[in-house]
Amino acid sequence: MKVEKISELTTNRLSVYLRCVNELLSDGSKTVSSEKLAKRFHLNSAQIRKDLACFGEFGVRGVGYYVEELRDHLQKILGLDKEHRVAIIGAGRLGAALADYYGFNQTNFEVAALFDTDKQKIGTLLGNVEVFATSDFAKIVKRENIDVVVIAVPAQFAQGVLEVVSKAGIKAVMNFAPTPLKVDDDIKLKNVDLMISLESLSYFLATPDTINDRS
Amino acid sequence: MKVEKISELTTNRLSVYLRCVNELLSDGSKTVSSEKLAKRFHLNSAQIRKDLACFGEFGVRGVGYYVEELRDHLQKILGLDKEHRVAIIGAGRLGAALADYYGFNQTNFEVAALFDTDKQKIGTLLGNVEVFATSDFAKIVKRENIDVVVIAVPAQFAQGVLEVVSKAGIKAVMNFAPTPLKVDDDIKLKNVDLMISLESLSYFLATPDTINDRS
DNA sequence: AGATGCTTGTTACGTTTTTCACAAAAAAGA
DNA sequence: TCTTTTTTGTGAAAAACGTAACAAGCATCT
Repeated sequence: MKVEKISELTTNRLSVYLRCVNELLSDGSKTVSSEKLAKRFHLNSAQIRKDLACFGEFGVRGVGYYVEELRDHLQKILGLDKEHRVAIIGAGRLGAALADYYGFNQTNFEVAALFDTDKQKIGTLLGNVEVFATSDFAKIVKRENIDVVVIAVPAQFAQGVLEVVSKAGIKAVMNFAPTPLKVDDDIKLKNVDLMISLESLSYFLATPDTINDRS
Repeated sequence: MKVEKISELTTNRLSVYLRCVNELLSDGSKTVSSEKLAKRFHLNSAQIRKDLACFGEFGVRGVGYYVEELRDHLQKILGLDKEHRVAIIGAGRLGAALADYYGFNQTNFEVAALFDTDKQKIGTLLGNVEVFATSDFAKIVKRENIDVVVIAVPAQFAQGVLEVVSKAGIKAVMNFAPTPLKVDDDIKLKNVDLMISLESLSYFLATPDTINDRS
């Protein structure tokens, strides 16, 4: 087992592995080798082994990995054995869609609050989730034990919102606003930039002589 | 100027540069050096120069880049000088939010059609966009000149939808379904996986001794 | 128990990506 | 005109990442 810095590329793959392992579980497999995993899901077996080895020796030589055990390890590593409570700032269409989004309401994630500055929306329910005033953010975060925040406001407000979020002590932020944000080093900011993805498609259409690699 | 294969990391950065340059333009700057760009937007100046140099010699030594000219070049490279017409498959909350999303209705992108299999939704308008039957996909794609498709259906239907899309001759696809899709090499598939992003935040919270790098 | 087969964990290697460093080129000032 | 200043474009070094290869470990069979 290595004790180096784990790259984000590695942890992203762990999510993928977890998904694959869950699929294997519903098929009823008891064990799986890195080779079988790789074949089935178009991955590289050496990479799977290397990624997993960063966190311990989960496999058994000559056997492979015990699927259920591997699932548990991956969940633990990814922090999915704990509840996460999510707040979404921006109760527009995107915020509403995200509040409703399957992934944001899976077993270990729950959308606990929406925030907006529009007085018309404050106090209403969107799905099952109440919309609060952004000015009450810090208070609600404490009351509702929120630890993950999604920014779904227009680009020009994103930096200001991020500062509110940061001051409330939140350490994990997902940003949908298509703008680069400045943030302290102790906060994890994950940008989901749909414009970049769209423009990447546009580039491909404008330059079709490109070979397709894994997105 | 190099004539090598351009990596996706490079083209993604071009989108970022374009955004930065647009911001400079509204500030009224005429020229900008790679160093100033880098300082202001937390980038690396050598990387900016190298990325741009892949596509020509846009800069002037001793001066920098002419901002307006650079903007035009970037737009051209990214194919943003042409209209793109977008179809979204899946008229659930996510599809609806995307149809309404600013970025998808910017100058050069227009959401031209939504698709769903739910008879209740077919024929209705969502925002300004009509919802069509997925079975009519190929027909509407031709009629509406659609060249970009967004898949916003539940994971278990995504692969099937992708095949319909592929058969209709579409070459650029953005996928929101959290599942790995198989696709021909001549199609550009861009996955936007919110679960991976969320789980990456969860990992960070479970392992706070991590140093934050650029997401 | 010993030999055989399978699969991991890890090292070594190759490739890609980023960063550094500087010659070449343009502009400005003497 | 010549020197100084600025900033590009790019080759070379460094870092990060991915793939291949294999010794070490476990299980099974004889």
